[in-house]
Amino acid sequence: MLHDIKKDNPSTSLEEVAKKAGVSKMTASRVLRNKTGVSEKTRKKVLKAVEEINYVPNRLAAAFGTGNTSTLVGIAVPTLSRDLFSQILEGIERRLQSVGYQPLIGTTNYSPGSENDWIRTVLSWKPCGVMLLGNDSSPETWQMLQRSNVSVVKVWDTHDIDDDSYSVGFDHYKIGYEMGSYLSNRYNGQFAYVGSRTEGHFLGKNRLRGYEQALLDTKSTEVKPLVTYYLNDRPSFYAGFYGTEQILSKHPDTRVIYYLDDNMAVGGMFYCKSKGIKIPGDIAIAGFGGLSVSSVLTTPLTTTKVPRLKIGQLAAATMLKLVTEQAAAKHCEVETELVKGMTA
Amino acid sequence: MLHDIKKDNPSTSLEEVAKKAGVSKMTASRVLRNKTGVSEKTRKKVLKAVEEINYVPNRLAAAFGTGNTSTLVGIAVPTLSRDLFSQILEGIERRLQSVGYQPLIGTTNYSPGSENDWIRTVLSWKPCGVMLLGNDSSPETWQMLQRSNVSVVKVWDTHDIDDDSYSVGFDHYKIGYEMGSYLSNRYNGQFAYVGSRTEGHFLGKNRLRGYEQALLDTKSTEVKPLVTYYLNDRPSFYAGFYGTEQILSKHPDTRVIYYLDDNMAVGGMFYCKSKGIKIPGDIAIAGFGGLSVSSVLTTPLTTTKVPRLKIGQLAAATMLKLVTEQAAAKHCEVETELVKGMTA
DNA sequence: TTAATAATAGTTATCGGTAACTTTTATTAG
DNA sequence: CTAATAAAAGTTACCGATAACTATTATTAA
Repeated sequence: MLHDIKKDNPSTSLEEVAKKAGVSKMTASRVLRNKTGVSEKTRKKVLKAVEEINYVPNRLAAAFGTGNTSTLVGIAVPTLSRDLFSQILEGIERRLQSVGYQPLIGTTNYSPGSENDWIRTVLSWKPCGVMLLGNDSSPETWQMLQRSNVSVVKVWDTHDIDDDSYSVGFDHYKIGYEMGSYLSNRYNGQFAYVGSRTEGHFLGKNRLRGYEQALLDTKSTEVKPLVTYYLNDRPSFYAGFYGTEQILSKHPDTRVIYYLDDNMAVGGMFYCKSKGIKIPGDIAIAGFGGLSVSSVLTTPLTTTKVPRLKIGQLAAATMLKLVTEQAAAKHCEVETELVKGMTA
Repeated sequence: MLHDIKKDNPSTSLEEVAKKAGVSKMTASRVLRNKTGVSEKTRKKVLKAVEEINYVPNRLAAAFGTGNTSTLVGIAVPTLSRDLFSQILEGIERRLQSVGYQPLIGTTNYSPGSENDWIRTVLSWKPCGVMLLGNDSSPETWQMLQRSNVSVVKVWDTHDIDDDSYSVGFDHYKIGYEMGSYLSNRYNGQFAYVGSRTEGHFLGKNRLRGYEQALLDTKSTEVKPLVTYYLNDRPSFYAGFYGTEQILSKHPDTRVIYYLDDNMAVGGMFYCKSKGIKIPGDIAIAGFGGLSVSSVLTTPLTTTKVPRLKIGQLAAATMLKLVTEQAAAKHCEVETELVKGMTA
């Protein structure tokens, strides 16, 4: 016999609800979507039927049937296990979930190739929008997104963003420059940067560039050209610890170290403490992010505080505006704060 | 005119691929799914057509059309911004993504109500499976999952798991008991626990219970009954800092503190340092998790190290086995390690 | 009371894939 | 060279919801 694609499907359908309630499928559909044109009596009947047979709507069918206008939102993120991103994600997720949108999260490992693959996959689920965290998407990724005409929001770095895309975050170059100026106004001698590189990708590139430029722009003649050290590893406390050891072995005269993020900076602080190096007397240290650890250190960390949850919420808000065809700001910048701690 | 549901749909379809290649839709479908019964010549033609019109398959349609056998996997997680979970998630995510499955992540905020709501939503996307992180799902949630006959894997605590569900993780009660025994063998006097409570939900309940039981079971008569302090806040460095201040103000004779997790323990360490309290001379401190911060502390933290990434990978592996109808172990326990640091 | 109008409810076609079946073409055996 | 068989390709129905239209019933106006 023909047509028995799935006979053991126990799931309920609108059809059954309608039958049970003695109305048409369409009427049941209207009730469930709170559409007008249904009498109170009918509405009650339908809701009762829904209750009775434990109806679970099929969003797959709904999204597909209406020309693929789903409530799925693709979110590409470098990694889930980095505070910087996970809290942005949390903000996005909460906001989307609260209005019934469903995030489809994919990790890219900071690799354009992986990002590309994932975007291709996620587009096949016909999301209404895609959010890109931690920038640096390849031209192919971008082209693919353009063709698919889903809404795209870039989240994190707003430096050098092309004007044809929406973005939420702040200018990392500026943050790096700001910290560079602050540090070069207070210290002289050898400046260093300890960062991290994964899969050939330099994390926080724009902050480093800003920092470097600030050192070049300084009036002080006693600031020596920047030295850098990159770990081939994820940013972590340990990476900061080890990276500090490395940079100091190569450049023992290092006077100031700027780190990729707070966790690495704290790792550096621990290294210095373990070696009896005074902070900031011998070495000044600055981080980035305003991560939670910095709030309880006995020596408060000098860093740039970033409102991560807020970035997430704003990004989600922008996305929601786009998919509901409301006007949204092209570029949304959040305030950051240079926290003058006791380490630099 | 009738039937113009979506005329401005620019997306490509198999139909177009087929037309372009001069074959039937079905043949094109077979090529794209690597099915047998297609000649090499035809396969090339189809792939060329796919390339030419930049075909993006519609997974929505595919999943829906085949009786809702999707490759979506729902994942309920208390929060994204806690190291403990985010690294498990990372493990799950990577594994699923690598075989073309798509995680649908939802946060529950440790609230059974939110979890319930989210499960209802996610089920409407007809996932092939659902993973529950951080246990404590309500009976309603469980019932809903049962009815939907998706595969379910519980991840995190395997203590007291009913035998009708799959689980991956370890026994938190046992971990608490183990730490309690270790500590009560080494210290006497006032034992304390500093934890956290969100939305009326006590985090890490089973570890506390195990810890408490170990103290009751100790041979020492000099161990005083446990005192506890809970913050109405997420676990964090700051929560540990503040919680320590609180417990010490109420119980100045506290000799040992066990914390909900390492971050809180480190917060506690910083508090003690800031007050000149010697660790472990005046107060002994133990954490849980083996979080990254503990690896760089000048005073290594006594804690229980948990292979989070591995838990995630195993959980994903279990799920993949279930949905492909292979045999999977009902309960999968990972090894944990009590790290004897210098804080207790 | 009847005609005009508004509010409800019902019908039909459709989205884009795929399972199951049928038909055509190629290959091998006798 | 034909018959039996295997491989390749094509047909059709269907999944479950909804947009757009039509039909019915209730309400109001004249």
